[in-house]
Formats: sequence, structure tokens, C-alpha cells
Amino acid sequence: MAADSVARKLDMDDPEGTKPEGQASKRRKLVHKTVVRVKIEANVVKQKNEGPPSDFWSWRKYGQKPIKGSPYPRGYYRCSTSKGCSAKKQVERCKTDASVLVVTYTSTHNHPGPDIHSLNPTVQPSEADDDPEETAVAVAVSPAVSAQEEVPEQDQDQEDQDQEQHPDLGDKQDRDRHTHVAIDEADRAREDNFHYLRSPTNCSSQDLVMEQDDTLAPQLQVYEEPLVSCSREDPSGVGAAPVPPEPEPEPEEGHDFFDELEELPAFSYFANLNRINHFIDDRIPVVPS
DNA sequence: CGTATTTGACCTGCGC
DNA sequence: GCGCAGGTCAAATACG
Repeated sequence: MAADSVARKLDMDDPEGTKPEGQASKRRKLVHKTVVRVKIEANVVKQKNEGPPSDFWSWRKYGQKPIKGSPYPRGYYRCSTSKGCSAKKQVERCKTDASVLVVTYTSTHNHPGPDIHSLNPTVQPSEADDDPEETAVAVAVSPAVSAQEEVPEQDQDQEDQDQEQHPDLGDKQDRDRHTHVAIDEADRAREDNFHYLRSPTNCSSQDLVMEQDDTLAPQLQVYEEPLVSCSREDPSGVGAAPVPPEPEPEPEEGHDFFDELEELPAFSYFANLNRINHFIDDRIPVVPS
């Protein structure tokens, strides 16, 4: 017992790079994060029922913790696609809207992803999927909505509710509106297989080593498509979603919750997109008609 | 039998 | 300096 603790302590005390990335990255600050929110019933549930692999990457759960202020636990996942990959994601449910999952990606994949077309032959690229521009539109969604990385846990929730009130967030709100335009455009393109969009697997090492001033870099908040942020927006825009809204299961237990969110689609895709700096910089402006 | 998930303990960072 | 909360590890367990 004690020996175990000592051994672990020694291991953790190693400030050098002699230990796996996971341990080295125990720092809570200064890590690049990408936040994705997704409405679960429209994709995850459906997807789960259909059974296809839910992501380009495979994620392995390594922890779960109850989060103060949130009735739902947070799950910790690590990329298991490649052994040395330090990519991680945290999955939790929105405090104010149980149907919305908040996925936070940290670190980056240090390996090329699988070819989704070969891995998922059943996933046929839609016509829109063949159109780079359609994908680009979807991409534009990501950076269009940015959030502060330093937003405290509690404030994130607050932010959702106060977005429209907060003067500082007016710009964000405006962009948010653009986002929905973009989503509208991309919606049709991706509604059938948005979680397998275009393969991001050809991310170059350049992408992977993307450096960012974490203290300054805005956190990318990606709204998964027929999705609305927590506790706001009229779901009417979502009505176009191919999947009828299912009765929201009462999130009584975190286990049930995480049973649903064990694997999430497309997030890695967006995470990868976020890494493609030039892609973001050159994002296609979505002009509201 | 191998792999993935669960779960409790431990460590670190941060705020007071 | 102390306490709290978040993040990670690793043994135990479940599953295919």
C-alpha cells in the first residue's frame, strides 16, 4: 500500500519528460483546449443504436469525476488510437441542458488518423461532403464562436444563460448568429453523416505541432450541428434534423449519462480542424443574407 | 485470454 | 499555509 503510493509519488514527482505525456500534462493551466458542445439525442444516441465506430479516433476512458456545481460527472478519455498519443478529451453534460454534452479536447494527436472511408465503408460521403466548400462552411462554424479559456467552471454555465445579456458577449452573440447561418448551410450537407465528415486524418506534422499562446488563444467553442447551446435558442432551427427528438432521459445517474456519451462523434474532427491554423485563419466568412 | 471500463486513491494547482 | 477541486493513475472487474 505505502509502497504503491510512494512509487506513484516518485513517478509523479518526476518533472522531466521521462514519463508519459499524460503525467507530464498534469498541469491544469496552459493547456490548449477545444470545447465542443453537442446535442446528444440527435446523433450520439442514434449513432449508438446504429453501432458504427463513433470517431476517427478511439478513446479510452481513464477516469471519471463528479464536478462541483454540476449534477453530472465528467469523464476523462485518452486517445487509444496510438500508444504515444497524448490527445485527451473530457466529456460532461451541460448543467443547464442535459441534452447537451460539453466535450473538451486537450492536447493533440501525434499520429495520423485512420482513413475513415476505409474504416467505415458504410459511411458514404454525401454529395456535399465531396464539396470542399461545404466542409469549409462547417469549419467556419468552429472559430466563429469563441470563448474564453479562462472561463471558470461555474461561469461557463452562467455564460450560456447570460450570453444575450452580457455586453461583452455581444460580439460573440453576433458571431453566434453567423454560426447558425453556417450551421444551416452545413446542416443539409452533413445531417446524414456529419460525424464522419471529411477525414482530418491527413493532418500534417505541422498541424500537430501547432503552437498557440494558451493564455491568449481563444478557446474554440464548436457547436455541433443541429445543436444549440445550453438553455438558449429556439430548437425550431433544429427541426430540420433528420432524427426526431427523442424523449429526454432523466439524467438521474451519471452512469446512465456516461453510458450514452462514452463515445462521441465528430469532435475529434473539429479538434483537428482547430489545429489547422491556416484553415481557421482563412475560414470562409459566413455572411448573413 | 486480451482489452476496455470502473472506481478509489493520490497528486497538483489554485484560491483564500 | 491550508483546504478544495480537478486531473490522473492503476488495481480490480467486466466483457468479448
